[in-house]
Amino acid sequence: MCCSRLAPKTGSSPTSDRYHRDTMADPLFTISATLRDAFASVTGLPAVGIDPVVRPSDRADAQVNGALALAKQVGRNPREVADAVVATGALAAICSAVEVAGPGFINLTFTEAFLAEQLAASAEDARLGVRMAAVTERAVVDYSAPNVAKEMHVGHLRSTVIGDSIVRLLQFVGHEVVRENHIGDWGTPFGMLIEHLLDLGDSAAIDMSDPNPFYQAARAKFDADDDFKARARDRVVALQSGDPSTLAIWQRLVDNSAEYFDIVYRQLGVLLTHDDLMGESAYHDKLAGVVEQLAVKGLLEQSDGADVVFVPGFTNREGDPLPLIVQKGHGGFNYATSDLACVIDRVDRLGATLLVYVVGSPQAQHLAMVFKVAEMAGWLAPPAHAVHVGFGSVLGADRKMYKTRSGENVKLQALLDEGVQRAAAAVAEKNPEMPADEQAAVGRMVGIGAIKYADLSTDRIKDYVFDWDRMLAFEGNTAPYLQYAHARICSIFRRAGVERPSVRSAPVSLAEPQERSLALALLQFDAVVHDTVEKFAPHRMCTYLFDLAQAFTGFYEACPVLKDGYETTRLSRLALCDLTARTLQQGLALLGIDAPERM
RNA sequence: GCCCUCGUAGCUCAGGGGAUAGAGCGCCGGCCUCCGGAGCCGGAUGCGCAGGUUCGAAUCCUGCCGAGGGCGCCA
Repeated sequence: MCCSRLAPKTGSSPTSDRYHRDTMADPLFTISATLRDAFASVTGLPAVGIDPVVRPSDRADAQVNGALALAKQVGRNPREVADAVVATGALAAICSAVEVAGPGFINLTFTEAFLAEQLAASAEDARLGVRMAAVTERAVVDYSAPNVAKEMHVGHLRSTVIGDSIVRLLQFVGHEVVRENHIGDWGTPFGMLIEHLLDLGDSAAIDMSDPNPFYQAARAKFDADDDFKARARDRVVALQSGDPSTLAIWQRLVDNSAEYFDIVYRQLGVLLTHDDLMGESAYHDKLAGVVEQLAVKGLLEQSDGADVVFVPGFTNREGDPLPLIVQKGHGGFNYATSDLACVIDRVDRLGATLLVYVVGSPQAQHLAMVFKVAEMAGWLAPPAHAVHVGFGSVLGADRKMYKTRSGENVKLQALLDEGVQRAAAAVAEKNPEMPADEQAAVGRMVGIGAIKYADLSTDRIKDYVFDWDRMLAFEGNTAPYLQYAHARICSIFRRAGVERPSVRSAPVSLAEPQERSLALALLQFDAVVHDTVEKFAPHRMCTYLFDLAQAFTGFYEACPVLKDGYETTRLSRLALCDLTARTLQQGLALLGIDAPERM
């Protein structure tokens, strides 16, 4: 289901034609290609299709597990195959130790020179050694999707934050990305919203700090007042038939909401802007065509008065074939029709090869049906393909949907404000000498970062429990911990009075085990970025950054950088510090999180 | 009823078919005149249950148990 066209399994099974080879990369990736050839020559199997299964190891710098499976294939002893691969000498130049262990594992220890060379290449590279994807996708990412005239609440958080990170990751490895914010700006509610706006007068507008009262007032009138209800219904007809004055009022509502969305997006620090809005209204005049084309293609059937497409493999609660309804019994279209029009638009107009839907897991079946129908109709055909990036819910401490005490949706702005406020207090306590304006700026980075990181750092498919104390802690797998690690490294350079770029060509020594561990962690960044993109799994980046920060702590504990008596290792260790800070900063940036230089 | 997802340490979570399942928080016991403790070292407790595939399963398959979600005219 994951997008295998994006990238191979990074680090382990390279298909060399898929990557530009002009930058250095993860050593595990580099040696995979060499080992694949060595296994091919030893076993006589074709190199294509051989996976040497190179993995990080707690017994060495890396371990190669491929001999066990491949020996089985050719009916030989795994240890013998492993020995033969070692005997080819393919790894002699870059390994100080290569030993066969257990049933046929090959344990590798890289030479210090090889690791230092790889590190130097990363240090000199603005991309920190991260390869570009060789197959460039034109990716359309659909995320956030708030509704006009309604507030953004905690229910919009995950789609917006996960989608933003996926956009940044795709862009970083070279894909062309189109952001699509599919806002709810059309449909029957707009009759009452427009009438309510008219009732309020010419200068009326939605309160951008709290749109809900507007919607609720319109709703209340609609429910209580038959005259208003009739006006609202007439207004829907006028809107759908394109009445200019009605459209003008509708446009005011949309523009007003767009301003509100922009405020929230700026507060949240995501890339979405007004230009990314692509609401349901944009597809309004294409919906009849969608149904017509389905009819022409012979896919359309009648069921209980509605026009539907029966989708193979889907059944309802009676075990009967499950239809996707594209035109309701009384003629209206629904979201399935709109979603199909979207697919056509994204493939035809935008030239999308990859359609990413960052939408909650409950819609998995709906999207699977839409994708299937789009394929059946020929609208979604290779190379174009669609991926549902689903996610679980945000839960409260009671493990139920996160709500206020009175059971209402938590407003996104209020949530962000509270995070910033709590973080600012923590920063003020930790660094009381910092000027107030800087405390405020850092508080924003830390508070917003903490909220985003809490959302991104666990497997997106699972629900997670929203917990201020845990996400804002300076210990554990949190944004503040990583930001603090970054700030501390920056502080080393301030103290040393050294410009960071000046250490980027320094030779690196890896004599201490903690230096080696840190070096190995730094060199994994390339593989982790690709793994994260391939799986649409930001939590993998989070796990890596936390591991990296831990590796740095071990290094920092054991390896004095600026202390007297360590002058000869100073430059080398500063180089490790710099590369660590840059990797933390870049990794956090790919998650949409800022890394302050002091906090 | 059918379908989907999830079930790993007391808690929150990692774990790409490979060797002895990891981390953080919490707990217990030590250590450091520490470049801003993001401290350091040691210890205890675990893959929901039962089968199967495999040389090898937390990982793949089947069944069961438990939690959440979905299942024709809301989006």
